[in-house]
Amino acid sequence: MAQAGTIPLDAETKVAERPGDHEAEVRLWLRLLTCTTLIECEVRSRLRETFDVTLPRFDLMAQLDRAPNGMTLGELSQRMMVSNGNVTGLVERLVSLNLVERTPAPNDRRAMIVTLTPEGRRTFRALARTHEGWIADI
Amino acid sequence: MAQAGTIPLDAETKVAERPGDHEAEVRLWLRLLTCTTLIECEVRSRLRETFDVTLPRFDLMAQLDRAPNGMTLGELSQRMMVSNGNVTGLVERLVSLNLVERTPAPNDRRAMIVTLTPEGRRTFRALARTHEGWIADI
DNA sequence: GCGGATTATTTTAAGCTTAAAACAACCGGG
DNA sequence: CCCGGTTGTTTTAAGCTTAAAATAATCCGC
Repeated sequence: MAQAGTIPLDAETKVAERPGDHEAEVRLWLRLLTCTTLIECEVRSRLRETFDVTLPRFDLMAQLDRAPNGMTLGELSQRMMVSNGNVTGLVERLVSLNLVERTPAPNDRRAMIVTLTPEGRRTFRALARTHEGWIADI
Repeated sequence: MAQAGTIPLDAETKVAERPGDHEAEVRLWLRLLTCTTLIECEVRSRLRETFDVTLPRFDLMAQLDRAPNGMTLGELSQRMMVSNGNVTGLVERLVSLNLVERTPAPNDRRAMIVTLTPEGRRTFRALARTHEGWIADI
């Protein structure tokens, strides 16, 4: 690591200023986080105001819209990057709204396959159309 | 996708393909979101494993650490970009752990000023030191 | 086929989060 | 002064989220 002479590299900075300092990285991260949070807030609020739907439900439907044959709960949880139990609850609520359907997998008695109902697909398509515009805006 | 001919310009794409399409923007957004979520997950899990503290509590203490004279609940809520009620609950839990303190504001009987306790400051400093390294890593 | 490891889902308990309503104290104009 | 509008906080109800434990079914090596 000890590089001498030329361009002031990380190593030098570390030695010269503070041993364990990573201020630039932290600032970058905070900025990224702020950005994302702001956009997410805006989208969440518009979804609620305009369509009375929550962001997680929208996300879940978005995943299903891309999977013509549906997905298992596990796949959903992986793609949405949330816990299994979380998906269980979300799906339950969407089933009760008749937006998605849960059918047992044909070849694995443990697994459940979730699909959009016709109504769910119709609803999601309308949302997605508007949503796309928002993102471009924001 | 599905581009023909020369360089696909935005304007051309819009007119040629679909009027209301903003695929590039949506993809950028999804990517930003994925990135942030992954990092956040990692940080959350390390905070929990290493220090048994949640991310929101860490965030709250980080805000207070930067404010030598403490902040009101409203300021905290603004800076953390979360709802007022949320902060109320977080502060309550941190007070019960003796990490922060809530004192009435001197010139406004409505407001409460939240500050780190000495223990809170000590604890946070230790966390922050390690946290900085993680962020640089990730 | 039996039995242990793995995988898919659900349940549980705790905590986070929000929007909206309810309170309480401040402020300024008449 | 006092009254209406504003601001700071809390409460409420619902929903989201997680980690961990509990179930249940599959897979695989013997």
